Amino acid sequence: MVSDSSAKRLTIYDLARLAETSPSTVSAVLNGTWQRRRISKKLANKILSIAQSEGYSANMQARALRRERSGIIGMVLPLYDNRYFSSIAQHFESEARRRGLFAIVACTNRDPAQEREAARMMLAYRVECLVSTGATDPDTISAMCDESGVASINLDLPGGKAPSIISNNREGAQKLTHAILDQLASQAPSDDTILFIGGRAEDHNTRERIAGFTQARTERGLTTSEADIIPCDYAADKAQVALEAYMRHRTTLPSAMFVNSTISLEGIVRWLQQGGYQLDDMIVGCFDWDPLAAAFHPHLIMARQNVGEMIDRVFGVMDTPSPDASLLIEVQPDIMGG
Amino acid sequence: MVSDSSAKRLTIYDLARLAETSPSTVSAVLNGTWQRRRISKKLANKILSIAQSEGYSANMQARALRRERSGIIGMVLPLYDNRYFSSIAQHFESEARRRGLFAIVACTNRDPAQEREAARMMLAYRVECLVSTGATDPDTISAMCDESGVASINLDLPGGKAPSIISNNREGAQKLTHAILDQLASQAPSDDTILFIGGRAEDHNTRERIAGFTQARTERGLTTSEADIIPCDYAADKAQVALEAYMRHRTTLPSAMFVNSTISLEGIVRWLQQGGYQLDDMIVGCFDWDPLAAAFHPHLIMARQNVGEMIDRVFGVMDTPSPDASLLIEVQPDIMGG
DNA sequence: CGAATGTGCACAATCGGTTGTGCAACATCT
DNA sequence: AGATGTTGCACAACCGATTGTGCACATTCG
Repeated sequence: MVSDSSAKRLTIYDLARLAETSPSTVSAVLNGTWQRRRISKKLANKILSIAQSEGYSANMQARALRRERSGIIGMVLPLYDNRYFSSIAQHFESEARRRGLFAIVACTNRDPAQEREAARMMLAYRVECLVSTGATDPDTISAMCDESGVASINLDLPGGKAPSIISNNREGAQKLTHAILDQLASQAPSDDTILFIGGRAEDHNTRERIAGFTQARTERGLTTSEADIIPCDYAADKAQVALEAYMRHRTTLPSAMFVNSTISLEGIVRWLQQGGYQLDDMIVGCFDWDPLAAAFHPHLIMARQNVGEMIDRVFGVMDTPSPDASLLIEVQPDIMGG
Repeated sequence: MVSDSSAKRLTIYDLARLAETSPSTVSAVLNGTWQRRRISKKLANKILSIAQSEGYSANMQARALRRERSGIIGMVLPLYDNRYFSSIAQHFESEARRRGLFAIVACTNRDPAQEREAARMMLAYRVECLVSTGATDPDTISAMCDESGVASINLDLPGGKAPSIISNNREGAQKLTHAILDQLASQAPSDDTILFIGGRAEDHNTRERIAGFTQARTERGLTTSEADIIPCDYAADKAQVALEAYMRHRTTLPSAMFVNSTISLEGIVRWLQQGGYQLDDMIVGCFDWDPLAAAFHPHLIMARQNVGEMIDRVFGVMDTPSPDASLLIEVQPDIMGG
């Protein structure tokens, strides 16, 4: 092609020389402000065609520096390899692209220090908005953003210093619990204990889900024992160990389970396998959705969080001039399977 | 905090004023070149402490512009929501961070146009290196990078214009097939047909896997019929439809299957469920790994691609001054389960 | 005591765009 | 013909860092 080995990239100065005009004119033509600057259509076309044929592409760093707008939006995410979060990343990115923005996503392993570090990097790259997804410490991130004059939004977990978009965890859990109880009722079970397992007692979502779970049981005239609620963290291993411990005091499986994430589900299933049980020996509801799990076990009831709508709401808030930091938008999850 | 509502961010000029020194000195101190520039330790400390207490963070756009190095590396990825690719993204990002680089990942839905568009954006942001993962058209991306003088590396699928790091698909498939045949042998099956299903006939990996599959069968003295190899694309629906069609000519399930990805596996399992079959009615090997699937079906044999090592190799190539474009590094996958 | 060397820092150009402003050249009106 | 307005563009000052260079002052040496 045109490029020689030295591969110096073309600048507007090069184009100006080629088109026998000035850099400012080239700039105006290439960023679309040429009509406002009364550049003739003829010259504009000439510049455009030269830029095209030479394969010019603007240096975004220079543009960002001068405009004081980077065109970048950032997201911190606990992890990628889970269908919920990866779907969030994917939607975020494609919507950003649709808007001519560049999305950068960093995953921070549910570690507050990594969250802060990632936020610091993103702010250094002058992101225009930072979305903290499932952050353990969203308020610190919001505070960092505030100091830099950058908008921040919480997703999945609410925070007090920025608008939050979350699933309606309480109502989702309530519906999921009712679905479990419906299935249970159709089987004339020996008892109606449901083991709630997984998640973190400190985190908002888990607390809400426990509340929804308890509420649904109350609505059915059932009481709920503290001992049947085990927020043992999300990790598969933790769930497996917790179930192991729980079962030491029982001779039979509980008739149903409310598993607080697909990650925890992994641990549950491993324990069941080891004990020679099958998932279908129980009624199982899971708060989160995984298509492979759905394929394997059509009876598995899953609460699928509405990622598409959540991301739409995120961008909706981004478009709001100065959103209220206490804004809390709740999106209904869907109950799948069963 | 210090920041007022106008929230103008501090620059080295502000720090220079605060420290009663010059911007160039501030710059040298903050980027660690101050010893070389013979700045006194005393002044350096003063500047550092002011920067610290004022929460200064350098403007990366300005730095990138001047240094002609962005500190950004890019990756294009077919999709996030699959354990293999999400794991790739996660490893890529954390290794980048470890090296003080900023990783940006774009997912492009196995669509050549989106791949080009993402590459164009990344080049506009002056990435220092671009990794095309599983790209349908890696050579075009490499060509674009070449024109901009940017290094490119292919991952997962090989290309001709940049070094490639891929799984050893042939050998992996061969081992996976042997594992399937071993399990089959232990069950005195009625026939030793293995249905190979999923993937794209055009893509290198699928071709290699078919070759490894066939080779393993040959080594066992088995012939392989063309009719039992169905590269129907990866999508779950395609696999489901293809299996449906295949089974119209049969009365019984094949005794074993080689499924070419977890995504295809999803379609297979759905078809089995619909027909009242179970996964354990067959010996199933899957080229790719999913922990939830492994938990559900311990007998499922899976080839787990060695993502950690692949990413290490990617960065290894990145460190190589001028790597050979024809370099092809193959990483062994592991056989799990069974 | 003057020359040579070293120390500590500031100046100013530069990276590649963006944008406020100014000024010719030409057209229009009185 | 001169005043006024319009069209079409170029100039130059930024944005915030980096870095080659130069210069004042202090120290050491012959």
